[in-house]
Amino acid sequence: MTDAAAPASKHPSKRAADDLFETFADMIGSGVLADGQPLPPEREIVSTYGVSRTVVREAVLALANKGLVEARPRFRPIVRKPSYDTAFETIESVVGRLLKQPGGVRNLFDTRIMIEAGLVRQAAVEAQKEDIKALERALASNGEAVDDSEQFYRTDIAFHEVLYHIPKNPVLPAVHKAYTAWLGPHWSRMPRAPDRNRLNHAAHTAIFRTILRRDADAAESALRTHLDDAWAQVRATFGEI
Amino acid sequence: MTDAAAPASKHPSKRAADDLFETFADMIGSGVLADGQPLPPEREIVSTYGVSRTVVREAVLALANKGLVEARPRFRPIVRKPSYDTAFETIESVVGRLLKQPGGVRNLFDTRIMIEAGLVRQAAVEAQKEDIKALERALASNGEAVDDSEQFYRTDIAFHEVLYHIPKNPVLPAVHKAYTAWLGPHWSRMPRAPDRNRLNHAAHTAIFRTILRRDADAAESALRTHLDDAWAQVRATFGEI
DNA sequence: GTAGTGTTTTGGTATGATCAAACTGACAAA
DNA sequence: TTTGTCAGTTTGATCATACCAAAACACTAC
Repeated sequence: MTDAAAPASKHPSKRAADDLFETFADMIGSGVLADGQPLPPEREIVSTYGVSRTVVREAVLALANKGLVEARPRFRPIVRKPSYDTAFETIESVVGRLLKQPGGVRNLFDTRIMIEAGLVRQAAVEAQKEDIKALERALASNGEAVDDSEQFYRTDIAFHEVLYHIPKNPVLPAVHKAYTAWLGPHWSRMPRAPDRNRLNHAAHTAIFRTILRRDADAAESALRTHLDDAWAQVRATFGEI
Repeated sequence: MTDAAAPASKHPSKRAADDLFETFADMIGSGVLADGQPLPPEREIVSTYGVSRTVVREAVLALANKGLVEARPRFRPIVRKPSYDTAFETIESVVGRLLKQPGGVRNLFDTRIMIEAGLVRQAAVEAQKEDIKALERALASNGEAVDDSEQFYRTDIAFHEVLYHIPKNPVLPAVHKAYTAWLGPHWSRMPRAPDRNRLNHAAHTAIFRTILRRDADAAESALRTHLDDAWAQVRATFGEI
């Protein structure tokens, strides 16, 4: 019935390239191949493992596609320790295509609203002193940049990023990075002005205050107001997307 | 100069395989290559695009790694329309490695708690009649399966899945699939018994009732109680992970 | 039409060669 | 010693060819 065989990741599969991929993936995971280190030359791998260059190239390409190595044309592939960051980066091209579909951006943005709503609620409930400090700093930087839209954009992102760090869960900052990388193109080219920046900074301040007050409901409400407004701005710029 | 902002399919990158990849990716995205359709034979692509088989194979492998085609050894690659499902599937191997790190499973599970907490809140606020119906059906199926742990496991997943469908955002069901695929191995082999099933079904019922009452706070609370308990079970089975 | 068989097609792998870009080290200039 | 240049070497990217085995296909036999 279930003809779909489970992904045979351990025992030798039918393709030599897959085995070689596993070999290197394990070496990267176990640290035998350290982060930042280049892979051996293809011809050396050929002689070491007794396979053809075809197989080596396919294995290395697979490593590159999975984000386990960073391959620039003509350069030796550089080992990159796997992380949630790299995991999200590897699906950027596919997600980019999905976002071009009608409603694609809206759908992704809605998940961001949901996530950040949860984050501010959590922040309101259990933010530590240092979290409050970090929010305060990010808010201050954001406030100082209202007249520099470029800088404001960066500090805007940084403020939201603090929220993703509060739960001390390494998955969340990676999610934030993904959002900024994927949704950024729809925001960064949006016309900005000090007036708008001031409004956004005020919204950030409102969120911060609700967290200070430990008022989860108000925090979620303030966050939603802020992001709904941000969406309205994008919508006004790009039209129906 | 006049070619500023030309479509991605035009500018030739340094690697021929990348260009061919883009070509096919665009054809898949635009529907020229329909979902389920096999790719042309490698030798045919060779003659069509005037490149070597090496390039074709690398391009096809890249397509496979990005989830745009499904390639089984010795079979023609089958086109798969890109979706959030496939996007998550392509990072499964990397995520699998990350989960082996200390605390990896816990971190991912925490994000699930956060997501589902948001989902039940949202459900409590804006669930439609048909959503309630769907929850009711899922809950009933779940209840009928308390004596069949295998079936209970499936209906358990199905109940949670309904929550991910309520916001009608296609990203969320894909997230649910990812959670079940990634966290499943840590749950499915856990010893189960009718007693445990009954407790879990009761927890599901409690969640359902809070949604019926439109009580978001209670819904989140019930959901957290349920998932915290689930974690305790896993922890008891696998120890510190 | 169903099962068994033989042929063709096609993916997986190996080998060797070519080209251009990156790398390396020697050497000259500052 | 340090720095910049240049030729020789290494190495990734690509191509062409060949072989094998499995899949797809056509065909025959029951």
